[in-house]
Amino acid sequence: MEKDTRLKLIEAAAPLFAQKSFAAVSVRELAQAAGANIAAVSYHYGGKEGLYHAMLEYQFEPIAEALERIQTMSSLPPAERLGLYASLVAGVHHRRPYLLRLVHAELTSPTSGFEAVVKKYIPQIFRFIHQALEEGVAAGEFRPDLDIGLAVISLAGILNFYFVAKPMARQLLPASGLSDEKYVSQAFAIYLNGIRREKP
Amino acid sequence: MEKDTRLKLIEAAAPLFAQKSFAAVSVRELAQAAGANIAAVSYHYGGKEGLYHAMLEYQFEPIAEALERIQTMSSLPPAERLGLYASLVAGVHHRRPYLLRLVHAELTSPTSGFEAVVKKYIPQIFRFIHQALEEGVAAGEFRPDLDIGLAVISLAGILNFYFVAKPMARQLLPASGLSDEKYVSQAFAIYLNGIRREKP
DNA sequence: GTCTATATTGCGATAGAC
DNA sequence: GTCTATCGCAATATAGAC
Repeated sequence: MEKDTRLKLIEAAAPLFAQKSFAAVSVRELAQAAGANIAAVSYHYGGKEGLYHAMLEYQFEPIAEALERIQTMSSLPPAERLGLYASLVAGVHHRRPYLLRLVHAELTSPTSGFEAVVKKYIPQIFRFIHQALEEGVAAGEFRPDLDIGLAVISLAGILNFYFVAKPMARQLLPASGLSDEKYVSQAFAIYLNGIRREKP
Repeated sequence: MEKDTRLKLIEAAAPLFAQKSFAAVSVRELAQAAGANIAAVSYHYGGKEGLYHAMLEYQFEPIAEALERIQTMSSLPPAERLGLYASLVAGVHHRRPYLLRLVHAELTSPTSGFEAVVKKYIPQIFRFIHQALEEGVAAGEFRPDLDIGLAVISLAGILNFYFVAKPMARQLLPASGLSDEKYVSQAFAIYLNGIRREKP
């Protein structure tokens, strides 16, 4: 019945680290949540930090997969490539409900995990969006005066912030009004509409 | 030469808590950064948590002021009221460079400061944007199919995320390309353009 | 591979002198 | 109001039995 303590630790660690920050979670807490012994963390991952890094890598798995698939899609029109990113955000949050909060926590309060893990993936995503925007501007599809670097951040912000603000949003909106798919599709529509070159 | 230990503590606490999270900062560290004694934290604020709350309140000061000024402006056209929020975000970040990161940290990993401080201010800002959007839709200025609650989150996201992502952005963009004002003005333009009712 | 027991360090908070 | 010294506790990590 001893499933896989390594995996159980990683899976128990994600919600704890995501909701309480790295420093606020104790090894005792992690072990207990995983149904494991305190010493198991050191044995399997060499300590709290090692478990944290391994958990982060696990969270990024779907992103890494998506990025590989996505490389082959540079022939798609720019707007569709941006749409691909939008559905990636929604899809990833479904498969890894804690990833976005973990990444945001690393952005606001970087730990060693930022250098070790997060920094590997973000630039790839950045470049993917950047390139799509560049081509869209060159093709006359998006506004020619667009600052592309800043526009990348805008897209990431409008899509991601919702998943971080969700707990707060639940208190501000009727429960019915919160659908991930609905949010992402409307936010992406606003953004795309906003960067489009106006019809003469 | 003993300025004001209370204030020195609050000002030293802001960057530490913002960059390392509440749990990761020690009282010893706080006192040292403020040039004060360890015991001063307990003496003036009753402990680390008390100092944290007081610091949060201090950070929200410009927001509280702005919200009062803003109440009198419900006669402005909706798009201008949204613009007011955009310049509020930019202005506040200039006066209180750590506020947005602190709020984001409270959103991703709430501490007692969330209930005690953050929760007082966010709903007021939410309502302000919500109302402007509502009126803009009613006036036929914004898209009639807009989900207003979700659109509030989109505006907050597109404007705020940049200030959280800045450290990462500095590594991805040429240093020259990072101007707060430029970001906020472009992001707001994208958003406003995106929610506008299309010309027939 | 998993456990208990423990070594060691650093924490937050305060008593009491000044 | 500020200091030093210290208490009591919880933290991470590991040694060694099983």
